[in-house]
Amino acid sequence: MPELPEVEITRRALAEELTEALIAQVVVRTPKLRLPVPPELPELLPGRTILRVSRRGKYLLFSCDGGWLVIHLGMTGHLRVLPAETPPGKHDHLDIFFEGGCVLRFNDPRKFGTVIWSATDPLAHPLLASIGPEPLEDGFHGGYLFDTGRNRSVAVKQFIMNSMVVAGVGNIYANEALFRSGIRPTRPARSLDREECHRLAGTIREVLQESIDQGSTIMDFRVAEETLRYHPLDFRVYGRKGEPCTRCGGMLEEIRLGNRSTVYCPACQR
DNA sequence: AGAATTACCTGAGCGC
DNA sequence: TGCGCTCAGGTAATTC
Repeated sequence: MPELPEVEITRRALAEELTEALIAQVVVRTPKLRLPVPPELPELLPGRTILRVSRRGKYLLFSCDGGWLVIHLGMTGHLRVLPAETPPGKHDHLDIFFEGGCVLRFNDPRKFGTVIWSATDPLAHPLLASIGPEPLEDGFHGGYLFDTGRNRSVAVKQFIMNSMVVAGVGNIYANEALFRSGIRPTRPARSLDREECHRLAGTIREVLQESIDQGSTIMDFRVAEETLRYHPLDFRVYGRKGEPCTRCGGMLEEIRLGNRSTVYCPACQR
């Protein structure tokens, strides 16, 4: 479940480890992920240097001289920098070896991850071009949510999980942000007034930033990543169906919205 | 255009 | 112990 905070923690670690690294060799072990891995990667990448590691939503962008490697971790993807001699294991789909003896290894049991090569600006790539504003940047605010939500009958939870509305808000953080906002997940997006949109934009930023901050305090990247993955900041609703609400003590309920687990407090969220 | 549905995939957890 | 079932969920593609 790499959510945005986990991807951001990964980005920071990889930026430290790989900036200026010269690619020596690429091994594609699994050519067919959910979308096909570009078969020409082993010819394209060697000889290029990683100049910058950035992020757009949950996509990681590895800026190389002359192109961009773009990786999405899907549900279960990991990226690890390991000694080059580390033998590959199960679900290790892609290796990028560097001069100097390390390898960037992509592992993804469910194969929901995506690997893209873009010779031109990746933000214009079809898979990234229509992604909405970054939730932690200035373009995302209550006024934007309000304007975008006009005429939208879809449930507000599905609305904020739509990557064209805002980038990288997954199921967990959608649940948490709506709880903190006191807004019921089933409300049609267009039923929210300006004040509610302002509150919601604020709690989305807040839950994402808190999680990133928590991960950042852990110096060891692997521990940070696993903490976010398995022992994330104590969620107040996600995974707590039937437990007492931390605010009013009432029982949390679970419903399904767009086939996603949705937990909320019927008393506090209206 | 917006909304709803399907497809992709494997490990975990469950009942039997 | 192991079989078969369901669930988990990001997002692209497809359908309505």
